[in-house]
Amino acid sequence: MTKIDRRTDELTEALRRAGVRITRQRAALLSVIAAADDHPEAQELQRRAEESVPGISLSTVYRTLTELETQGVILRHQFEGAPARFEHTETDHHDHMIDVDTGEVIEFTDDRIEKLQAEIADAMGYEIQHHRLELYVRRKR
Amino acid sequence: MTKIDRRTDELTEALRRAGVRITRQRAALLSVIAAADDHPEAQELQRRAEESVPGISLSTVYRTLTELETQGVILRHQFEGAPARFEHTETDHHDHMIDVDTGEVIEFTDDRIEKLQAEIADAMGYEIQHHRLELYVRRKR
DNA sequence: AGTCACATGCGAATGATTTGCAACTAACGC
DNA sequence: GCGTTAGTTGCAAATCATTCGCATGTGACT
Repeated sequence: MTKIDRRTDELTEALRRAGVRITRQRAALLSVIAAADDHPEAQELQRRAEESVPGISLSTVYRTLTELETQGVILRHQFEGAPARFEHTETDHHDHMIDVDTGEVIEFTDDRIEKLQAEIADAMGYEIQHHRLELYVRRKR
Repeated sequence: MTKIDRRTDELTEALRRAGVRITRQRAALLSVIAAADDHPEAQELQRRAEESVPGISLSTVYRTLTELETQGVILRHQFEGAPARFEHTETDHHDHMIDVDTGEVIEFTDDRIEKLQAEIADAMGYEIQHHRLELYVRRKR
């Protein structure tokens, strides 16, 4: 069983646990999401899912994405001036760099930053629910 | 001359420099923005501007905000699941904590985080154009 | 196989923001 | 001061991503 199949199963189980039915369109969408190693937007996921389920509607894609997000197995990222982009949660937490010229998304992590954030919030009497760190960058010449 | 008047002048000059006419509605909007010490959204700015120019339209507010943003004298923040919020650029760079319960925006800065971000981007061959760090927080009990 | 609650696809609704356009008006020169 | 004119305004309609209502389908369990 490949890594992608395993991910597909995880997504499927998450939905089943939530009492959600696994329809043809959802099955297709789940494997598309599991296979994605980029950060596709809803329309792009629809396009990819249409390979196995022609005619799958954008509403269904959005409905399923929303459910998956609620179950915590995918993340929805709202980068500047663009439709939301999605990724599965299997990989560890990371932040994003967005190449402003190409739109490419590069992932990165830094424990020092994570720790500093927690300290800052704590010092002001808050606890972090989640955070968002995006670097809008340009390749050095 | 108060601090707010000075800020109003700065905004006005920025527009004039860009060859933009200072109309009644713009003058009103500029002083409203200069006076704001919070992070109002477009509609709220319209409401406040209406005190001096009743009937000022939302389109005008948006058009002016866009121009001010282009001139770099205000910032547009797109926090999660909410209309954009604006603030003048006079204060130094800072990041934001958003209280998820109240919607309140708290500003903070941390040079260590700023420096780390620059290092990370640099190490990957990029230079930061701008960035976005938002902590979605909840008050500790 | 039969039931039925949940899903689907469609089109219409939403909400923030932008835009086209005809009627104004600020800013410049005289 | 006052006309000229290019930039502005308010309005309504357009956009764009996303959500929703509804009539028709269909998984999943008996």
